[in-house]
Amino acid sequence: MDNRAIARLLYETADLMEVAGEDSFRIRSYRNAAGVIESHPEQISAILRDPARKVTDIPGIGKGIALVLAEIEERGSFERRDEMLEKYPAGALELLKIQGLGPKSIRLLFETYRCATIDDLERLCREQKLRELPRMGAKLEEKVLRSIAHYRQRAGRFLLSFAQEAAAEVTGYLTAPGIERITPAGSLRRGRETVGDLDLLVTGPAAPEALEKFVAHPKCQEVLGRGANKASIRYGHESLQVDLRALPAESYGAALQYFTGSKDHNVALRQRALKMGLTLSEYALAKIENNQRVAGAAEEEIYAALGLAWIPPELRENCGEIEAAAEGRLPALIELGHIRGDLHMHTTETDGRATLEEMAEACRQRGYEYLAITDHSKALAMANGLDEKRAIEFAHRVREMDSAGIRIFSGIECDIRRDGAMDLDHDALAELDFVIGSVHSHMNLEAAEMTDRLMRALECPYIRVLGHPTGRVLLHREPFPFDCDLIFAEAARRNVYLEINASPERLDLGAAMVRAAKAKGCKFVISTDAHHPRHLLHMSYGVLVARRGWLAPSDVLNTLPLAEFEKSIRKK
DNA sequence: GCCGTTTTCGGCCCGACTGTTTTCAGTCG
Repeated sequence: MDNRAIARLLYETADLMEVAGEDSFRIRSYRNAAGVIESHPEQISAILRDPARKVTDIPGIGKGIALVLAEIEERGSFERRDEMLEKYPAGALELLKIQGLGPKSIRLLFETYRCATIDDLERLCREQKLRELPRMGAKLEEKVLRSIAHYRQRAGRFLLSFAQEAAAEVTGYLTAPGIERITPAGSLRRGRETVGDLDLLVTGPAAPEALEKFVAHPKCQEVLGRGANKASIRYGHESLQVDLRALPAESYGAALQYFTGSKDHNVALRQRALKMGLTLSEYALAKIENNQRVAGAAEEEIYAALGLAWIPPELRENCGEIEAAAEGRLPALIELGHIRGDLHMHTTETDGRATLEEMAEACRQRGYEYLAITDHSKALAMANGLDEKRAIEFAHRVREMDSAGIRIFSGIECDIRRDGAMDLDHDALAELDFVIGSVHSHMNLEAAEMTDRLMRALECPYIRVLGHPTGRVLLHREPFPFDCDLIFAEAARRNVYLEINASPERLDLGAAMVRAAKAKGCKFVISTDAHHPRHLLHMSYGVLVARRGWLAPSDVLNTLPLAEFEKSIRKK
């Protein structure tokens, strides 16, 4: 079993233990162990099989978890987990995802009404049964119903990061002699922040064998269909639908274009083709009169034959990209290689998992010229946020650090309080190089109040970046509402950069808002919000969002060389 | 359940809000 699968067993068991009302510190140990295992560079099962080594050498894993791991290695589960699953249904894990219900309520609902599924819960709310229980009332029933609707609406979609990893797994698995190309298309290729299913295209003489191999993938849960040219499966525990299409090389470009979409982009493109006496399909671009092929092997040929510059997949949403391509004014989009520094990350000083030194070293290894350390401020008590005194002391430590080869700026991610005041006083903020202001609480304010709050935060002379501006968590929490036009215009006026938070769970701002903000004159930073060195890799997701938002390198602060970057943050 | 020790037991994260109470439990971040 791989590390991620082991971690999942531990996480799930911890959730069930919480429902069972077990000791919270023990539960935390399980979760902590799961997190450690998930990010461990080496396979745990390899360590378990090596008699010369001990898993207890890994911090966070003691005797108890070591026994659990041995049992998992042996039989794929462990006693406490089996016990929990006997007592509480697996559906309880799903119920925990409904906002407004926690472990205590789920236990009570199960013990009173045998409520074990989302459907049960919905029925109980409609029958007004929740209000018969202590400390539950009509408002909770309403909230739960709303939450169920939201949960169902997002069900079946997956984070871009998850889909990318699955695509990499499957393409790696299918790569073989006789396979010429194997490429993801669809919304994954367009870089959408969530993905419904995965479309993979394969060409080469061994393509039929690839289809064969595909349906035999060890993680294939179900074969949904299997023909001569296409197969479709449910993949992995999460049941992501993956389609694989085998194509002749001469149709590769047409198919890639067709399956990349979006639908609206393709409709507009086909209309353009018709006006030119051409017809575009997934097989080729051809003349209507005699069906003679004009293009098909490469996307570039197709766009060129339609009188268009090749359009990057991220722009293919029929939002002006075809007109821009026709007029030769597509933007020169930002690329990952343009990024010269990461400006939002955490360390063990607050809730990060790696030290200041480790984070800096990881940035240096990525070839960055600079970075900003931006731990939390005191309002985030659960993250051990910094108060004024600690923030200043920590800034001194950051500056005194040996930083050969990379420039380290001392910053903070300062909470924006409910009334829009910054969580730290201005004297403290003035001591820091780089202040991000972020909302972490009271996200359910009315739009007008939230707008006032953000306007006031922008007044602070020290704020340089508005962090994850809408607070959304993909598939989980909607963006909080505020008057974007007003806030974006004010941010532009005050020279406050908007963050594109590259964490795959956030991707906040999203692409549409990035484009709207750019139109208001805003500039941006793309930052990972890393809590661990491996999160620095998420920069690529942030760049995708920026590309979908039509940004060029000149729109993004952290593409600047060090000297210019420093000048920019000083002059505010 | 892990960790660290002034080692075999005590500490581990806590404040704010909400909706339900009649003094606070549960949820969230």
